[in-house]
Amino acid sequence: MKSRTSWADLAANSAAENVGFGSFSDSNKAAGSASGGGRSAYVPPHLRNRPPSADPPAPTSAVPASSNDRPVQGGSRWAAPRNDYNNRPGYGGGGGGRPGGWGGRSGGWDRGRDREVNPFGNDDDTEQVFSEQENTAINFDAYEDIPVETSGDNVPPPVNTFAEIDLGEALNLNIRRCKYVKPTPVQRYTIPISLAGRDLMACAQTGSGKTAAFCFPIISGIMRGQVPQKPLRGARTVFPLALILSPTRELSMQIHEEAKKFSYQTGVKVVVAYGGAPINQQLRELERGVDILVATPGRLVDLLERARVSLQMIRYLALDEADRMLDMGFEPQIRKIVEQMDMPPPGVRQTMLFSATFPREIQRLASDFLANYIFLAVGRVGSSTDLIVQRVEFVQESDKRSHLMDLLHAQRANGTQGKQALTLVFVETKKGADSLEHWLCMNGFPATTIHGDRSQQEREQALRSFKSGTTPILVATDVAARGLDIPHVAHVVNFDLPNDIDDYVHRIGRTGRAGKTGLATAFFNDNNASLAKSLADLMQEANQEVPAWLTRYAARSFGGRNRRPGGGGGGRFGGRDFRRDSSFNRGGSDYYGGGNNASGYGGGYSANVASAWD
DNA sequence: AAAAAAT
Repeated sequence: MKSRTSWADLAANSAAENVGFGSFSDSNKAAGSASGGGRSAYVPPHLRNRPPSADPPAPTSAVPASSNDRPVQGGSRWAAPRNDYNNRPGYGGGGGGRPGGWGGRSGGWDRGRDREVNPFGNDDDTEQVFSEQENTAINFDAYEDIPVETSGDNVPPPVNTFAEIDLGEALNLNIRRCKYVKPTPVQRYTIPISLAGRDLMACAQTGSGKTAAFCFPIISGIMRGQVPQKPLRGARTVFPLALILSPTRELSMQIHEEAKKFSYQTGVKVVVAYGGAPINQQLRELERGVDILVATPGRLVDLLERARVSLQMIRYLALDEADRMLDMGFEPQIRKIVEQMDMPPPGVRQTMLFSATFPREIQRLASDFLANYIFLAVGRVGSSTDLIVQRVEFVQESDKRSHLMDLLHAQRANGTQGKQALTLVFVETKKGADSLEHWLCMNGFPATTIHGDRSQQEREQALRSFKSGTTPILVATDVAARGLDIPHVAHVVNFDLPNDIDDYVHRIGRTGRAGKTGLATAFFNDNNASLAKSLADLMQEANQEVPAWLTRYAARSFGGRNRRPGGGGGGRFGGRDFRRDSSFNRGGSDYYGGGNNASGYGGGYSANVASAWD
């Protein structure tokens, strides 16, 4: 491998072909385009495991809008789960005693279903818009030998295929439409754990099917579960059965979109609620019925205080980016929602926490929300390890703009396939974001910006404009650091480095997704001294070239909070159950029954791979 | 010290 890879090389590689690195090289070749040479055995995901027959026609035309009342047609798989569903009290029968929800008003549920938009479009035969395609066509082969660690009491064994699990036909069909041929590691472990009713704390890479990992069992569980009698409340109070919380509005939107795909024609209703958008529309959506509520904390508290939502019937609680949700800024709100409203306690509800990074102190906080939980750590596919080339350059504050300009010029000169590669530039402050965006535009680089001082409309417009390539440069604060799945981000620039190494990991994880290569460039100067040690360590573990000057910085500096205590054993990024650390063990080494590697490792356990999580 | 999240 070349010791130094130019931007031009990387951009070309990223767009045209996936370059294999390290242990993923075979898989990456497989992930390349189906038409590429030297890929004899490759079958595109959507063509693999095709059912021999009875493949349903495109949903747009095939399914009668109100088929839930009709007999199954010609052995179609569509209606089977629907019938199942209808047999349950409260569903489809028009009774159910849920005045605020889908079962309450006669025909209300059917009406909603009539209007259910096909979230897949006409994707079965026609070529997809590239963003959709890239978004969903995960390189499953790259997940083969990912190390997995579990601990906790009686960990259910993982499954190897979706077929092994009875998720229901309607959900299985959506899984196929998503081109998910086989479960990713996080799904292989999470789904049986969740179906067994167990609480879960999971470290898993975003973009590796994490959303699906908690959505599938929730949707399946709601479909098969009994509907309890609706409690008496204000007529307009709704009672979701599942709650999914995330730290940013855009991430909630994204989860909502995904969850809608998975629940298409299952009868399970997904609603999203977040701030900055008109609440009336969200209230109307809620009134039409909600099984799964995806929300940001502030808006949810508002809804709870207005008594428009009750958490009394919650059976499933999922926190995405759970470490962020429990950090100083969010923890009080989360505690209020989870502990001080009417949500059933741990052990009654089922709780699943997902994050890519999971510092031990946050794990400790999080255990308040869990009952006898299983800890799961899944090694990442790419990001932060092999698929992202990380560079650190020493740049004084005053030189940052011209330095960025150099990078962007090089990138433009190497424009790929007529479409400019997307560059995501992270800055520290909202003001700095506006100022840099303006400067870039003045200098001929179409840019936009996303941060918390912009209106929600502006934020969403900025994201759309970036995704579509209209403004191929997005200047962002940390609002965009976590969870967002933006295809074709070829380059992440840390114009200002974050103060926390976990934030760095999440930021660079916006590129190098789904088996693609990516580049991450960081501007480092004296202001970032506290990050030097953890950054150097991270880069070293990821087989990146660490500049000698950074090593010298690292040797000098205190890491502050970026230095994890006991950082020697088992990898740095919380990819380890804190219960296995004796200092956190409350009374006896087997208090939690922890310490088993019940399921073993999926492949060779390599400190390199296991040490970094998205 | 900053960002995010309700109005």
